[in-house]
Amino acid sequence: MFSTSCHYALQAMIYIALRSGKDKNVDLASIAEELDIPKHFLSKILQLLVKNKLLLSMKGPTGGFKLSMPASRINLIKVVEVIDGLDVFNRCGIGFKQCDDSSPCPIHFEFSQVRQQVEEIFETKTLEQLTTDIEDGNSLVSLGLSTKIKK
Amino acid sequence: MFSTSCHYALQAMIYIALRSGKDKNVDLASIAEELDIPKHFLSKILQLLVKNKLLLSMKGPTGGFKLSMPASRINLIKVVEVIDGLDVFNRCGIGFKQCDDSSPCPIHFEFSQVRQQVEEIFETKTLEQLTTDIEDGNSLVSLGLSTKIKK
DNA sequence: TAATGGCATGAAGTAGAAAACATGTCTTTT
DNA sequence: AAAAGACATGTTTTCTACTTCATGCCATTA
Repeated sequence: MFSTSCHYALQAMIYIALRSGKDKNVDLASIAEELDIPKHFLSKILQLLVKNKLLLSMKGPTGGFKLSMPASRINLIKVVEVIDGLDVFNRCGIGFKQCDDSSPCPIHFEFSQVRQQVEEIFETKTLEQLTTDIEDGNSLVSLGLSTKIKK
Repeated sequence: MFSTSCHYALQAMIYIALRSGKDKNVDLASIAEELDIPKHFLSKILQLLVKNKLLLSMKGPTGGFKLSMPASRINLIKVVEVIDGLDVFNRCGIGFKQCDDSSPCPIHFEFSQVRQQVEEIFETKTLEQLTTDIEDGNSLVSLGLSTKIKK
């Protein structure tokens, strides 16, 4: 559904939301290593996110990346918008270029309803919700990202 | 969501369902031209569909392609299965490889519910339903594929 | 102020999907 | 049986997303 660049961006944003703070940056190497993403490639993606004001970057020792605003104000769709653009949510399921509401393909209405649900999910979910979920040990337990110790 | 090969396959199957009959084949050149698909590329895709028993092909003059079974028995998912494989319906929305029911990503359950709906659509819709829809002038009118003349 | 650790940027390389090409083989028709 | 029309097959080329490499630039810290 999304490009790998977009997947990397989403994963990195989640990671940064988990690990950075007001006065704490996360450095590229750590993100790349823990998420198993090619470092230099990730670098370009993060630069895009910086340019589009979702991230802040600092150079020098103690430098790195952090969110540009509270995690509660960043929803997933903002990330997708920067990397893949919003019309991923608007493509015909069968690949007809001319397919839209006024000239629908045979599955257009069923399919666009589902697409709308995906958009809704990405619109609704904020980084804050995701990190809470992870910190509580409800998600991504296998990655060991939770900061809480589960008994 | 699907590869272009898969889109081409779906479009071609619909076209063949519309234009072929028990004793009537449709030739590659016509399909490629009307659907605006590179001919030689389409050729390989159709060969895959032949190998996987969704199409029959005949050589020689009057040769071409036709469905291997009634349009009512071919649903869209069979086409997707041959070209892209079924695990397109099973991928994590954020791209985490280890994401599944037992080790979910933070949007796993919402997302897989939606994926299931897509699968449902492709499972339910048969080529017969689609062609009926098109012949009645309810879909793809712009392609001019309908055989009926609308007043 | 020099050394170090980090991001920024542009160019170059790779792999796989997509497309084009050339040739072979089969089947109908005359 | 020969010609022509169609699919079949294998090779090559192109394109693009993805990845890597090399270098420049900036900020902290000793």
